[in-house]
Amino acid sequence: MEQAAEQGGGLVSSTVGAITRLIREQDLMPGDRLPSEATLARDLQVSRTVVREAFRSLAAMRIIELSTGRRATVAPIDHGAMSLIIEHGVHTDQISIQQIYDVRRTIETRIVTLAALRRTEDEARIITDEAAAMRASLTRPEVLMRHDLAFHMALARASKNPVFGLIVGAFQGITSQTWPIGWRSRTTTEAREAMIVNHERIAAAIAEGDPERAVAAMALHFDESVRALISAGLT
Amino acid sequence: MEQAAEQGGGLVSSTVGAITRLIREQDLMPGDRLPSEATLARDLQVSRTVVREAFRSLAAMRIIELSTGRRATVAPIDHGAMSLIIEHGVHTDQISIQQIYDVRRTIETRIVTLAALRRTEDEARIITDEAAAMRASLTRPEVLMRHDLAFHMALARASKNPVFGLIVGAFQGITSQTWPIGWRSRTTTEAREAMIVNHERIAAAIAEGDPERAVAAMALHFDESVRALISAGLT
DNA sequence: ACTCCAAAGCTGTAATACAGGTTGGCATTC
DNA sequence: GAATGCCAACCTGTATTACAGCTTTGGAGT
Repeated sequence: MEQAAEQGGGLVSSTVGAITRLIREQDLMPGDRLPSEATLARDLQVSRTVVREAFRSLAAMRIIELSTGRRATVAPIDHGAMSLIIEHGVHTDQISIQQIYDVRRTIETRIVTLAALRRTEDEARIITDEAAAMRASLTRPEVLMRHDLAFHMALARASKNPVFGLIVGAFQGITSQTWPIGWRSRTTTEAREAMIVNHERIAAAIAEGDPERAVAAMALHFDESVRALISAGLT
Repeated sequence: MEQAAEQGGGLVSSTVGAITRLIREQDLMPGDRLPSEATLARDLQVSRTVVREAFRSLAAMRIIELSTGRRATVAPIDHGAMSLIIEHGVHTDQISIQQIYDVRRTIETRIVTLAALRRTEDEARIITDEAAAMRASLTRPEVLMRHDLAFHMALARASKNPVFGLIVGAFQGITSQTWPIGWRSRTTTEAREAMIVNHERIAAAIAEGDPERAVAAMALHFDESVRALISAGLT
């Protein structure tokens, strides 16, 4: 499928393909070092300029990591690039916030089912702690938001499927930009309390290993969140 | 020289940030043209080299499109970059094929529900046609696979939520690499027939606007597919 | 108005230069 | 022999110049 991408006709595109192939053929794992720019330029018969631009492309997708003076290394999977792609889609009106929430609901409903069944004791504690930290930071929205995001990432991790983490992470960029809107629309103490309670309920269900209750609590959470966003006049 | 709080200290990273900000602030939409490399280099006080590498980064994520002689343009959302990210995760053993299928099942189960409710007549016809095309190409695996992939993309489109299309598309790169394995493991006529029938059942349920039957058919489809991959010895 | 073409503008690639960070090995010391 | 400190080689980040080839633009001619 990267054949299509590297067919662009440019030297850079085909160099990206060559480097990708090199990673696969040599079975390089995250952390392994790639050849230097000069070496690749010589081996592939292109200028260092071309190799550098190819490296930048791969680094943008977090397939490799670059840092000054050091060789490029193969990167661990990371949702940073996906996050930017989603943000771009939203900012150019190709994706709405509601559509993001529809997908999140689908994904996270499945996540809590798996998390309830597979979470370790440690993970259950982390999830519970994040919910508690949310309650403790009711007066500091930025801190509260950070714990909210961390809560959902912890759930994804407990599902034991890294792809869920990737997708949840991909939405965090845009979510962190819209979260304050939802928060400000919760004007009453009750509304804010309800949001916290939903998270605590989810955490409790995960801790008890009860998938049905976890799903039900997550559904309530999304109902409440979407209601908050709509009442703020979002799409 | 602006030191954006964005990424690591590099000039390229902050230039990427500056260009992204420019797209947002000027509210550029897909197809709109960006300033030339030389203009940006002058405005941002960096060399053309830096601007080019920033452009490459954004192009890798399909946030902008580059082509010779022409100005860079803002790009429509596209799953190409995500596809490469997923492939990288699988090739470096950070993601397993089974995990991909778990996520696909979750996503596509939701997709068929929405598709059954929201599909237009045209979309219903396209979906049915792709299923028919699959049956018609039983002896040509490459063609059959193409229609299989197109079938699932058509379902995603009918869900009327572009994010589902993005995710399904993100999996197509790696799917097209593993599909032949599953196909070869279906050695009997019955097994191959069963696979086609599952697709036809899904198409029929969508055409009739019956979400429950569509979900049930999709579940059968995934049960059968995963069984085929496991019998082929895949993780 | 319309067509066609040449000039101007733009991107793709190469080559060179140098500053500053990193690495590995060597010498020194304990 | 092990730990430490230091230096030279290597590597990446950025700037600059040059030129080929493609695209767009604006004007000349009809």
